[in-house]
Order: sequence, then structure tokens, then C-alpha cells
Amino acid sequence: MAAAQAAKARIRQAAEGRILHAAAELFADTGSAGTTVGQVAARAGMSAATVHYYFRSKAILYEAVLSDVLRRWLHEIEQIDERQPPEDAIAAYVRAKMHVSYAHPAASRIVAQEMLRGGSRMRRFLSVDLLPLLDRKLRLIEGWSRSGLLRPVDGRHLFFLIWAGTEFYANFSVEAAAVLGVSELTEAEMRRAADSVVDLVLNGLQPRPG
Amino acid sequence: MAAAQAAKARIRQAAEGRILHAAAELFADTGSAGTTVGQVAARAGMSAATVHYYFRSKAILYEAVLSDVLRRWLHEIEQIDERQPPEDAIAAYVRAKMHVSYAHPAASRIVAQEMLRGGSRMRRFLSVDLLPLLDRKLRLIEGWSRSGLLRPVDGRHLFFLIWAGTEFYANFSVEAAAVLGVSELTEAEMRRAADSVVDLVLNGLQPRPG
DNA sequence: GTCTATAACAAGATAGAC
DNA sequence: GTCTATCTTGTTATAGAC
Repeated sequence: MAAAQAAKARIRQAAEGRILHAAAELFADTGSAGTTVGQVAARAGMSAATVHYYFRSKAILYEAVLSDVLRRWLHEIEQIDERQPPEDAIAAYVRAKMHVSYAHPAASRIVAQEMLRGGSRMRRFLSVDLLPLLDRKLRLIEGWSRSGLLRPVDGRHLFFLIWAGTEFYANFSVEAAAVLGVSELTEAEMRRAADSVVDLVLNGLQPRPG
Repeated sequence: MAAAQAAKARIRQAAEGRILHAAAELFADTGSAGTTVGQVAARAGMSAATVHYYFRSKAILYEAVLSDVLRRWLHEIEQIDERQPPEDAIAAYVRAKMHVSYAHPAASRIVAQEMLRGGSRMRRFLSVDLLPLLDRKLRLIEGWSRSGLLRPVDGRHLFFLIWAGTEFYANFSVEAAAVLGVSELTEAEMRRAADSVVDLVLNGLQPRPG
């Protein structure tokens, strides 16, 4: 029966969704090795056996979580608008990345942990998905530099600085909050942080002559 | 006998040193939860029981490793020379941090992982050791800004950007190498990266008018 | 101080009832 | 699809010989 099939598919989707969500938060906080299937099950409101029914092994569950997160990550870099003036485009990109870091802190932490471990499970993602897209954006930066709209800079290191500088607030929010003297990073705090990053990346430290 | 005592102390120090070194590399690569005492023992060239003889539990071993690493980390921030011109002082600080990241990549990764997990085991370090020292440096930056030697910036976010931008290369060296199209980050590569970070932080992206 | 052997426990994964 | 019970393995930590 088609209706019964559809109902099963809905149940499956709902259960998988709850598992993936619970696992993402736990993996972000304590890593894959530091998280047990039992913890995921408890947070998702089901038994460990049920988690294994949907994801044969913890490794497979981890790959599913990582894949979800990488899809989102890739989508962000698309956000650099090639038709805007460079300063506006870069400022908007920085703010977009900072906003995503605030809205989905778990995603940023999961990618960071995977990269810290050498990123063996994202080699293909890097070479197939990220690099071609990044190359496009690098040519854009290069064009802006050549035409004098930006100082001549190495776009790759520019991206590194922007990624590192924005993800810092999601990955190390506890330490950032401690230094800033607040109990946690609010949205307003993140906006101020984004302003600072934009300001530093665009203008640097040196006072303008004149 | 005093000589026998001294010999024992030397043996103890040598063994502890080998264990701490092995553990640091493993913790950096796979985290504390992802590392077994057996692996540490194998890398240190001894049995797991011997590791337990020197460090009663894995948790205690981890704390010892973390404590070592934090001591080094704190030492770096001292490097900002208050008597140099601000640009030189900051450039030297960035290069020093980048050099340490290259020389001791494991240290950077261990701190990053601890912070990702909320840094519960470094709260005291943050408030007792880091913040007072950082406050001194922040007043320095503020003074430079007020006297017009630097653009007015929030020193705290400046430090965040510098920390994030330099540690990026140690923490995510695999991904950085992939984007840069090299098989691994050599010392020369790290120097180029340091140049880029210094250039961006000091000058920003906008072309100078005139 | 260092080892082998082993106790004690935790975790991943599966079987089979419902 | 979901659960409880259980198998199996791997890990921490200790005991005791050397």
C-alpha cells in the first residue's frame, strides 16, 4: 500500500532527523570518540538499539552528521556576491559566516574537530566540492587586486584569516566570553565581533596617512 | 644513599618525559577520548602498566600534558615587546606565534581540543594566568590607539584574530596544505603565511588613498 | 621500576520478542 | 519499528612476580 509506505518513510525521516540532531550536538561537545551511542539514544529519546537500527554503526552515524554539516559549510562560501564592490562583498561574507557560526555553533565545532584529526573523512569533499568553488572566488579576489580595488594580497591566506577569525567565536566561545567579560556570547556580542573582524580585515591597524 | 636516590629521580624524569611526549602527540592527533593508555605505552616504548605506575589514571596524564602545553602558550604572549613601535611589536608577535605553531603543532592542537570541549580544565588558567597578563597587553594596545599610532580598535578582538589566524595553520595544516597545493606545510610556507597575516592585520585590504 | 596476567567495567553491536 | 537482553570486544586499572 502506497499510504503505508509513505507513513513508514515519514517515521524513518523523523527518527533519523532526531538522531542526527542529537548526535551533532554531542559530537560537537565531546567528539565522536567521546560520545557513546547510548548518549545519542538518550538525547534522541529512544533506545540504543533503535539508533543502531537506523545507523548500522557509530562510524556511519558520524559520517552522516559530518556530511550534513559540510553541505551547509559549502553553501556559505557561495555567498560572496561577485557583483558588489569588493569591500561590501567581503564585509557581507564575513557577517554571513559569523551569523552561521552563531546560529549553528555545533556545525562549526564538528568540522573543526574533524580537521584537527587530519580530515581524512573530508578529503573528497575538499578536492571535489570546496577547491573548485574556492578557485572561482580566488580569481575574483585576484581580479579585484589587479584592478586596484584591493591591495595585492594572497586570496588563499585571506580566506584562511576570515575562516579562522569568524569560526573562532563559535569554536572557542567559552574563552572568548571569558576574555570579553560576559557569561555567554549573545547575538549582539557576535555582531560586535563581526564588526571588528570586518574592520580589521578591510582597514588593518595602521592609521591612514592624511 | 643519596646517589641511588638521584639515579631513581633521573629514571623517573626520563620515563615521565617519554610518556608525556608520546601522550601529547597522540592526544593532539586523536584527542584524549580517542587515545588509549596502551597506545601511549607503545609509543613511549613501555607497557601500559608502567604508564599507570607514573600516572595513576589517564585523566591525570591528560591534565599533566595540558598543563605543560598551557605553560608554553602563556609564555608566548609575553613576547609582545612594549618598547618597540607598535607595528614592529605586533609583527614580531605574529611571527613568534606562527613559529611556535610550526615548531610545536601538537601543543596548539591540544589546546584547541580542550577549548572546543568548553575548556573546563583550564578555567583557572584563563582567569588566574592569562587574563591579568592579557589586560596588560590590552592597555598597551589601547595606549597606542589613543596616541594615534594605531587606528582605534578593540584589542580583545585583535588578539582573537591574531590567535585564530596563526593557530589555523597548526590546527588545520592538512586543509591549509590542500588549498595551497602542497603536500605539507614547510617552514618556508609558514613564513609566507606569517607574512600574509602580518600584512593583512597591519594594512588590511583597502588600497591606500594616494 | 617494569613486566605479564587478569580483574572489572564500559561500549558497540546484534538477536529476538513484541 | 522499537524495545530488552545479551554477546563480544576493547579499555582502564590493579595485583603480584621478577
